[in-house]
Formats: sequence, structure tokens, C-alpha cells
Amino acid sequence: MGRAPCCDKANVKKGPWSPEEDAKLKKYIEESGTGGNWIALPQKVGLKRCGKSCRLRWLNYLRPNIKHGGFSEEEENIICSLYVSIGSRWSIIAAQLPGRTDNDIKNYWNTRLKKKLLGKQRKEQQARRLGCLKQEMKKVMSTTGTFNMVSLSDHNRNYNQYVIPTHQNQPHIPIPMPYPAQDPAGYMIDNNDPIRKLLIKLGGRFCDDQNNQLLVHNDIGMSAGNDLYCPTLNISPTQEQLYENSPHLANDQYDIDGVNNLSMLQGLNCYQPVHDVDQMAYYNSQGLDGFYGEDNMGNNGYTSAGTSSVESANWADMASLVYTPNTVITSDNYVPQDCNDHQQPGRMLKDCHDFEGDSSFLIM
DNA sequence: AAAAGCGGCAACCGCCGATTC
DNA sequence: TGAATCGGCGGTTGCCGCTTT
Repeated sequence: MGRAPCCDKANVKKGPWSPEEDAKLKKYIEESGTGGNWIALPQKVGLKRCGKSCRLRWLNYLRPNIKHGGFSEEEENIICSLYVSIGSRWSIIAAQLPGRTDNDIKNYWNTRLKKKLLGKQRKEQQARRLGCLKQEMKKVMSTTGTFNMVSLSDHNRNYNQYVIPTHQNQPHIPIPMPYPAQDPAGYMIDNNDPIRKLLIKLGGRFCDDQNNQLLVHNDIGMSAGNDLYCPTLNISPTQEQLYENSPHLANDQYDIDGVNNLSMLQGLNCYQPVHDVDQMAYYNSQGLDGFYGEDNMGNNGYTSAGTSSVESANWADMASLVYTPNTVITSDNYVPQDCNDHQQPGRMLKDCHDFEGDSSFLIM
């Protein structure tokens, strides 16, 4: 048996709200409240609207202290940081930005931030390719004394195989972003950082929380963002042990069946906040290689549906902006737990192929 | 000047969990 | 206990205004 509709669709007005409707709804709610029943509200107010529509209008537009547009740089940073950490949980992100609605943030991300990030990525990639092309031309000229397009394309093809890894060749092992190593003046989050607090609340732990490093064993099929794990130990706790360490995982509102919790936590590991959008792109200058270029499906940066790669970017794609496999392991980001010595300072993370398929990860 | 294309954003849709009966 | 109902959420749609051709 299907679910009954919340309202009589035939007698309900749709589309943009008129100022009169806004005024009616606002006046009623300010004087009488919602009464805890949105479905019955339109009739009381005298509106031919669906209750859900009233709720949405109130929450997204009419309620007091709503801010529209003009996102500050700080707000952008928070959105980006949280997006790569917890994905498209707009209501949670909105809760960290007073006056902002989840709808606003979602729209802002989809129309501005996503493109801003990927657009910068593409520019850098093009500049890099151009530089390499020039180098190759010089090299060919200096060795052969002459130059033709055939030799260039041969060189360039080899070069591309190295520089632009296909999805198939990309290792699936991210690493803590080496902020202190690469940026000594880097942004260090302290215990009062609101994002840190939020992520801890959601079940994450930080590497400086040394007494409470939390290992999560993911033996459940990985979904979006499944690349995000930091292999650490060969022995992983059971889910019961996990919940024992972190009971809120077992009973908070996000714990649906264990799968969601863990997939959510996959985005929380190695969490580092970003200063700004530019910095995100900077630290991941190779994170989207192949994204705009020809991928191993021969899509030339476009999906078969004709959607641009910008549009098809998903949570995992964005997360890859933060966790780059080409990160060099340093003494600062080296995870001390034994990984059969695969993670050694001086090695690049992409060399740690043996860990593909390992399903343990550490919340850093 | 008009048509086409594009981007931004408000609003809708449908699913899911919680609550009520 | 399970069906009905509601609230909340994220994804998607479609309108509208601006820009480009």
C-alpha cells in the first residue's frame, strides 16, 4: 500500500510565493507558532499550499536572521572543509553557519564552490602541461637538432602516462595532508576549533588525541569515498569494540545500520581543515589529473551522458582534492604504526600499493 | 534587436526515520 | 505490532534574468 499524499495536490498552489502569501505565513507563525503540525498549518493560515511547502518557505526564507548570498571567505572554508570531511550533509554543515540554510549552502556549493575548485585545478593542469611540452620540445631539439611532431607526440605520450595517472593506475591510499611539513605557518586546529568539535561529535578523532586513536574496521562494502582509508595496523577491532570506544556511533541519529556510520567516517579520517579554496586546490595539484584529461574510459573528460566533468564530480572526487596519493611521506605525517614498513619517510604514498584492499583506517 | 545559452536559486519531489495511534 | 502520518533531508527541476552570439 502506497503512502497517502500529504495534501490534495490538485487544490494546492505551486510555484513562487507571492508577497501576500509570505506575509500571511510569517504573521501566523510569529503570532501562533507552527503548532507542531505543518500539514495542518496551511488551512489555519488560509493558504492553498502544501504543508511541506510552507515549512520550506519558512525555514529557507521567512524565518528571522536568515542570510542570503554574500558568503564570506571564512564560510567558504568551513563549507569546503566539512564537505570533504562529511560529504553532502548540508543540514549538518548549515548548523555550523548561523543564518545559513542547508538549501542555500547546497546551491552555493553546486553553483560556485565546486566550479571554483575544479576550475583552478584545470588551470594549473594546463599550465603544467604547457611547461612540460616546452621542456619536451627543448629536449628533442637539443638531442636531435631538429624537431617534428611525431617525436614530440611520442615523448609526450610517455610523459602523460607518468604525469596523468588513469583511474586504474591511481593508488587508493590517501594520507594525512602534511600541513606542518609543507606549510610551517600552516593552520593548526586547536581543541576549540568548531569544525574539530563537530567532527569529534560525529565520531572522528585526531592524531594529536594520542590516547584515543580510533581504529575503524571497515569490512562492509565500500561505497562513495571508499578510497579514503589510511592503512595502519593489520589487526582491527570489531564493530563492538569500535562502539565500545565510541558509543555515540551506536546510537546517535546517524547510526542507521553501521554502514552509514562507517562510510561517513571514511570521510573523517585524516581530517585537516583548509585555509581557503585556493589552498585546497594547491595541495592537490594532481588530485584531479585525468579528470579533465582523457581518462582510461576514453571519455575525454566528459561522461557518456554528455555531462561535464565539473557536473559529475562527486564526494569522492572532491575528497581527492584533499588526499593526494603523490604526497611525500615525511617524519611529520608518517604514521608510526607498522605497515610492514610500507610507509616510510621519503616514500611517496603512491608506492604503497600493497595496501589496496586493506580495509582498516585510522581516524587521524 | 532577437534568439540561444547559461547560471543562480527557489521550490518541488521522493525517500527515509521517527512518532503516533 | 504494524500501518499511517509527519518532519527532515538531499537530489533535482524549472523559472528567470543576464550574457553571448
